[in-house]
Amino acid sequence: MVAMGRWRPNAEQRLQQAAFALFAERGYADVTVAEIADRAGLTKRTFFNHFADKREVLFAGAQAWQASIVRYLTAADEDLGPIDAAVDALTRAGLELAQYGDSAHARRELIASSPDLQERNLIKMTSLAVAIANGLRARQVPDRVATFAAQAAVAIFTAAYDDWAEDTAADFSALMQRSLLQLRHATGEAQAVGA
Amino acid sequence: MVAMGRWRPNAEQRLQQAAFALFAERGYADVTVAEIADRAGLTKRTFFNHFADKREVLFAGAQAWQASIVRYLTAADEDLGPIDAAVDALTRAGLELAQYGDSAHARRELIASSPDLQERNLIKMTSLAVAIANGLRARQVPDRVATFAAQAAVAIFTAAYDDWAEDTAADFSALMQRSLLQLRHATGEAQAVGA
DNA sequence: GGTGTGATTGCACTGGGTGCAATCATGACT
DNA sequence: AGTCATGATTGCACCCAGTGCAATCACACC
Repeated sequence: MVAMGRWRPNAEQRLQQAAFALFAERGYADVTVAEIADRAGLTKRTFFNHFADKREVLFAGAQAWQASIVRYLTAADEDLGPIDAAVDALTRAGLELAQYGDSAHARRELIASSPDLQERNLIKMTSLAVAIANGLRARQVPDRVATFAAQAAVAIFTAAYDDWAEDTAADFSALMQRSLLQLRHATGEAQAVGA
Repeated sequence: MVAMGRWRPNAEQRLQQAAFALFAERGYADVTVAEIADRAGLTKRTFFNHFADKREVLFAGAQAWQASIVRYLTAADEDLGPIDAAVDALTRAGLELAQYGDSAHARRELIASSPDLQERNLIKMTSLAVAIANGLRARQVPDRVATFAAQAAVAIFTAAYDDWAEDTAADFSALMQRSLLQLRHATGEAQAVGA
């Protein structure tokens, strides 16, 4: 009674694969939920039993991924400043992600191609930032500082991930560190005045 | 031939007001576009001639607001570092916004009440960050630095605006400066190590 | 074989959003 | 005044996302 699937198992996974394939063929907007369900041997109604809406099928792993990041964060070195801890956690998560190279790349382009998906992606990133901020608060970081550090870290991750997409061979960890430096440069005071 | 409205003028504005009123009465989700159009003395079809979708009616001013910020940015003191320039522009824009106090507050709560609106709001903020980044590049700021400074400035603005919502009497300009300091604190290196 | 459970389905329905052709007020032009 | 071009508005038919509800069905367990 593993609680899943009736005829063929893995209904959810089949729906994801069908959706992914169809989106790749004809683009997100031109594929209907009914078609996705069809290809997976299921019905439209069943699709919505598994996913809250059409967009969500592309963000199925997000929940687990976010949890994994929070775990990395709690495990991070106690001495690290808030942003370094967050960047550390996101670096590990990014390395995990780099394994799935190909599908990650396709997913990336899909999201870029649809405003709907961009919106959904943004809210996922925001949710991630909130989770990281909570993790930082658990490390005694003051409220607002935690919020900013988390948002900054997510911005760094996004930028580094962009870089990595353009050169899959690059060392993701190095890209993260470079982004961190660039961000510090961006938020620093004007050079004329001392700190 | 001012190009607008047929019977009564200001169709767009009337739609906005109708929408705003209905949303305030019964919440965003429980109001249909047809109802909004009805109250404005127009039809559903006409609503969609003016707004791309239901959410957009709440973000009608966003375009102009963003343009205004970019204008402030180009006018900002040449000596200011990227983030200070961006914060300066957003501070002025925030002060403008503070004039509309009441409706701004209502709009704020509406957005907070609906995931759909939050998504839309996020993409508007992102678009704003992109525009600011472009403005910074026009000031000779390197690409990636411009991106980060713009995102940081928007984050600062959002935080300061949150603060201001809780205490309308506060000086927005001061809240912005405080947020900026908090962000610098958040992105700084661990205290043990020198800069 | 009977039964409970959870996944799947069918069906009807609401509401957002679009394409297209028709209509209509208005300003411009003669 | 009458005609005309223009742009806003409208009606209508349509597609699709998403939901509530009741029925069905495969399966595990007894």
